[in-house]
Amino acid sequence: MTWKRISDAVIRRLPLYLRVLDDVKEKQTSISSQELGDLAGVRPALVRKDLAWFGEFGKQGVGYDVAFLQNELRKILHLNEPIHMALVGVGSLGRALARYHHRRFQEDSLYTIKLVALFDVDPNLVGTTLDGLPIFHTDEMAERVEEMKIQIAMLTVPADNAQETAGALNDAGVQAILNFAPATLELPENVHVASADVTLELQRLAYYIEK
Amino acid sequence: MTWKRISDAVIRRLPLYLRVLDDVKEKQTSISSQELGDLAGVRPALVRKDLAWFGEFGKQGVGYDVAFLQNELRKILHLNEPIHMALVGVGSLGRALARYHHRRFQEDSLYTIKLVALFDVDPNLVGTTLDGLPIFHTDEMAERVEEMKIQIAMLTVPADNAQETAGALNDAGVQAILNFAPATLELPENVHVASADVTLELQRLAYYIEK
DNA sequence: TAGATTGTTAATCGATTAACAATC
DNA sequence: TAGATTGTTAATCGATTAACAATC
Repeated sequence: MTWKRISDAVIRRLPLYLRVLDDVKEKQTSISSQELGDLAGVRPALVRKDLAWFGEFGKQGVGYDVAFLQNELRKILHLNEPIHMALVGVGSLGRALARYHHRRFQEDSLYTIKLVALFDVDPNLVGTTLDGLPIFHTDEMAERVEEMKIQIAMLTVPADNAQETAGALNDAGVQAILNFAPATLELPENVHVASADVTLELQRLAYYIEK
Repeated sequence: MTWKRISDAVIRRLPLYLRVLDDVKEKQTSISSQELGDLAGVRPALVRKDLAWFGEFGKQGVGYDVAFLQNELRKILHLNEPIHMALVGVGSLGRALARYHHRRFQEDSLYTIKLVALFDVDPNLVGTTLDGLPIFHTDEMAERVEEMKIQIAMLTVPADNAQETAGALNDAGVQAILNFAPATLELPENVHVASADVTLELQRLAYYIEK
């Protein structure tokens, strides 16, 4: 077979499968593509095809071993080792997300995405901490990203500053950005950008409203 | 032509086009599918095809009138009239989102999605207000949704309560839910659910991280 | 008129589904 | 062994792209 890049549609479903496995792991040791699919909202054939991109994880007549598959998926998604994350823009949304992730990381031993630094431009915030996390000035991004081995960032700055800040994150060497600002980011292909744009989602949902 | 439901892939791009139009409307009165596409990150042929589902909005040799197309898109997405929204779960994320939407609605006259009520179960919160928005008990949802004509809701409760609360929202007659809780919701087909699940997005981005 | 750009058709591409031989 | 379920192939479905006649 000639090698093809695995599509984003496939990758998007893996965290969903991971969540299902986590939900069922207390009460069963194995799971069929049928059941996994039901719980994830995906057809069983597609579950098998998705997993088959990465290896042969199941046993005919039995299904998939829950703990084993969970571990394999975690490896595939690089969630078997710590990932260092920054958050840029310590406004009310930024603070809420920082709290959430900080707590999640502490409480869930399988949650390996570790928020290690916050950035802002407000001199009243820079130098202080939030939940024990240091707040640095955005100007220090390049040094801190390298020093703290930050690989991924959540961007929660105002829309007007989003492009500029995203550029700085890219320059600093961050590999992936989850953008909460209502703005489309123009960045080179080597950074992966995901949008968490609430306005876009709400406007889309509005289409389905009747009367 | 026999009628087909317009696909969600198309609907998702409309708010993106709307944003581009808003960005350019100060400096130009018309825009080509080429330019609109460039700014939205979509191929020009697809822009034309998307718009053609709803009518003939352009002029050959000229392009689309910015103000006219903006207005048409707003009508298509039901954003030409107020939409009443509730937020359920007044934790730190809920508060941050409430603030954001409240302010956005006040400052941007074209932003018609109006947050009108908050819900929670905490007796210390129920009966108080946040930014002038009343906080009701979740038990009152059915009455309030009807009385205040609430059509859409943001769900920011803990994962464990998400399914139950979503069910209550559905029973109350809410037509669309934007779910922030890390949980897959099982709801009848008549409610539209969108996921704003940060964990899922981060886990997906982790796949693309190298080393 | 000449140039630009639409709306639409047909071609292509990619993702999902159905079916089934292999095998636990 | 009989039943269940995988991994995989081929068929189907749907979305995107390319091309172009129509026309501003």
